[in-house]
Amino acid sequence: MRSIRRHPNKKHFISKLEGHKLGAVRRRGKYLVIKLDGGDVLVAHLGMSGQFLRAKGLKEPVTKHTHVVMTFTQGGQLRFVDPRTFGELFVTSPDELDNQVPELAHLGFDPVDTMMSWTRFGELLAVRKTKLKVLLMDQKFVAGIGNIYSDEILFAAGLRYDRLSHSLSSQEVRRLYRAMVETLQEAIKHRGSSLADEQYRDLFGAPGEYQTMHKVYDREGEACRRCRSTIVKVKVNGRSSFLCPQCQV
DNA sequence: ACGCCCGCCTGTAAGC
DNA sequence: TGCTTACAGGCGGGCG
Repeated sequence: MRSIRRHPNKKHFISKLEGHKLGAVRRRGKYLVIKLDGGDVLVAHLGMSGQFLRAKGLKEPVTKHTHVVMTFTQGGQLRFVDPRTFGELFVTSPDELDNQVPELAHLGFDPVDTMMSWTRFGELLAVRKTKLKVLLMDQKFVAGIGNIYSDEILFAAGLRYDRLSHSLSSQEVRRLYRAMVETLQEAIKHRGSSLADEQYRDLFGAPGEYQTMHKVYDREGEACRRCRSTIVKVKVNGRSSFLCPQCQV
């Protein structure tokens, strides 16, 4: 039961959850935080392959890799399915979440729900002196951006993954900030990106649609939608990255 | 103190 | 056909 690894055992996790009502759902970076009546919160991270799926009835077959099943008194179930087990669920108090869980406590600003002036953003970029892609994926710098959207953001900004954060002109800083906010908003609007294996699915099992709008990610060898150059794939810190060598400088 | 690589898992697809 | 290898949305630990 790797998905509840922050609890001493299964019974402990269940005892914190059972009998409680799920309340407001919020997102913090890549974490979901669900209020429980009684004051605790249920925290979830989907990792690489995690899915929250709704089951209408108890008779729906429980598929392989279903790690947690929550059955509601009013009917139906919420199931946590995760083949690769990199995801996790745990119950904690809001105070511990803010102070004792470093991954949450140290999250950077969230470009989707926090406005920041681009001059402030430029200051933050200048002090870090690191490659842009690495920085965008650093949850302590900015929360919620991973491998797909860092590539899409950098394309939208017209910047290469290996540009150093302290080398940007003020115009480039503005372009990057804008690209970050707009790319994430568009991706959310189109319900995220499901790759070929469609492991990312929403609560009702439907895949996202933003993958059809990707400009670079998973488009190696295809024509750039802007300039018709060939999209290139490179390795950055062991992760695949995609870019248009013409549009990104 | 940092940047980078590896391992954690399972499933699938490509390569030989 | 079948075995082996590479790779996939993330992220923490440990190495040099």
